[in-house]
Amino acid sequence: MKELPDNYYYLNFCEMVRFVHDSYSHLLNDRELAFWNIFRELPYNSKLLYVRMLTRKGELFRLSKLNYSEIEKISETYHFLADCGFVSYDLRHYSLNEVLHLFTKNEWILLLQKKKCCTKELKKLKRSELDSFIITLFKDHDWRELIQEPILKILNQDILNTFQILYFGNSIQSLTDFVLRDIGISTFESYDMNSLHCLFNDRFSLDQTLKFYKIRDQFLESSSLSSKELLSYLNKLNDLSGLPKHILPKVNKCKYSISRELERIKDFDNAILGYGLAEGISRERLVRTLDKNKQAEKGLSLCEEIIQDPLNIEELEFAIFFKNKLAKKLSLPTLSAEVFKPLQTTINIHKNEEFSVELASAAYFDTLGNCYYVENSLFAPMFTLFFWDFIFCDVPGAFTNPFQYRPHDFYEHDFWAKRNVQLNIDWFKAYVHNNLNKFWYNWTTKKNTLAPFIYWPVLTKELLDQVFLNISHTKLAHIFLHLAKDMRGNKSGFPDLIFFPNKGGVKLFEVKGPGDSLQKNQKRWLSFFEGIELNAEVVNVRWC
DNA sequence: GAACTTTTGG
DNA sequence: TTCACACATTCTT
DNA sequence: GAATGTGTGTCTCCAAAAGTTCTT
Ligand SMILES: [Mn+2]
Ligand SMILES: [Mn+2]
Repeated sequence: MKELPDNYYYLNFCEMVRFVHDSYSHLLNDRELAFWNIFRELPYNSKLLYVRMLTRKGELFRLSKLNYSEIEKISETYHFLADCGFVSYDLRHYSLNEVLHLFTKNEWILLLQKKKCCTKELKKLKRSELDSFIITLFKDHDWRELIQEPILKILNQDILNTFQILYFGNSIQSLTDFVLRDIGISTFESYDMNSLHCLFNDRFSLDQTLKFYKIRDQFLESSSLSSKELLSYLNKLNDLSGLPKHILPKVNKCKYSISRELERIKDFDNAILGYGLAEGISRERLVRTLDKNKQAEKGLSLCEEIIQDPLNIEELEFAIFFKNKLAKKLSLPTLSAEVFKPLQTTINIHKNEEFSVELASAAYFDTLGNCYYVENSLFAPMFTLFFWDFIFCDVPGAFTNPFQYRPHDFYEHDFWAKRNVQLNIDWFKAYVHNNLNKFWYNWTTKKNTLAPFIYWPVLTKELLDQVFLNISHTKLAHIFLHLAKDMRGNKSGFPDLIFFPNKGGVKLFEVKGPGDSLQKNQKRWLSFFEGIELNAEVVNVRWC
């Protein structure tokens, strides 16, 4: 773990804001521009204190809780911040409710002694009960006289939020990502960002995006909403316009979640309405809800529409299956589809609460050879290691900050086309065959670097050696091509175990304990492995 | 004061 | 924010 | 037994400090 300078948080903040200021100055409004221009001129201590406050939870802080060894002359420091509009400290602007959590139970009880409250009685109360007691106590008079120290309110928190969204391109990452990188916990690939690209074209699209995040956060925090409330969320989302391309999927996902909630509370009409607004991503739920709402004909024709132009294999398989189901319901002719039946074996092992079924099975097979519990952490990561240079190459718009574990367009349909990779088996065969050195070079030099699909602890040399020894380049090429064709859809569903028996060869096992059954994506991979003649079967575990 | 959760900071 | 599993309920045969 | 829906565990970095709850 590396040592950080004692003003690390300040340096990180400046690095981020300076980047945003330099590359997005044309998007920033007067308030945001002033924020940075005034901040830069603040005394050093005030800048430190402000950023320290930014990294903490909430917006109110007791001065006594802001003691940092590197920040001196705290009183002077916060007054300067207040004069420049970065904090305020007027108690009259706070409600009792906001201030409650700033003091511990014991502190409140001490303060209330002056109000001749019975200490023993109060100590018996739970925190939440004490809170409501205090609220009622001060219903008619002022609580502020009790407070003897300044309470600071941080201002302009929303600006940091805006800057983070501009810098990272999402609302998940934050200044802590700098720290995690700098102390060596997460290593990011050092890709080029020469073809610099703006995630937002104009102020309007940025504002709409900020609005979207606000609506989504509000929805995610809420619970057991009524039909009316859910609809109002849906309408708010629908009123947004001019959103940048990379935000649209998030909006659709949010519309989907809201509609799913409408479906759960059995407001099928509005759920159907909402699924329709989510542009494609929710056609399966739309069909199911139409069926629940006694609109089987409409569901059936939507199934046909999906079959004509499916979004992915999952959707296609669903449409075929459900079309049949609805046809039966409507007494229409049906097609009997061929069902894939994977090979099955049964093993009896002792139940041990300590280990999962997968680990217990792996231990069982390990006595007959070498067995590893790899699930999705073998083939997809190998794929990433082979194609590393394509994944991290500098395509315009792919990388906009140093904290990405994958390019922005990773899951887009034209991802490989943009990188001049033909999704063609001969090309893949040749590529795998000719790039083993590259694979091992990446495995060695990129170790512990964050990358799509990769979970490093599983990827040991011992395991990979056996994979290359027992699985031909041709078969690997087939697997990689399948992955490349639909990375989102095919990154999961791989069998639990890979087994190298003592007598030689390789087998993939999907472990199923009692009461568990194959999932759709697991079936698809098993059937794919059958197609390329790679041994894969289901292991049913019986406890004994 | 043990056992637990939440917050903090590098 | 993910995937796979466990478990409950309902449908289908 | 299949299909469907819901909830859970394990991850997201980790250790120390602060705060709460409940037991002895
Ligand atoms: Mn599994
Ligand atoms: Mn399994």
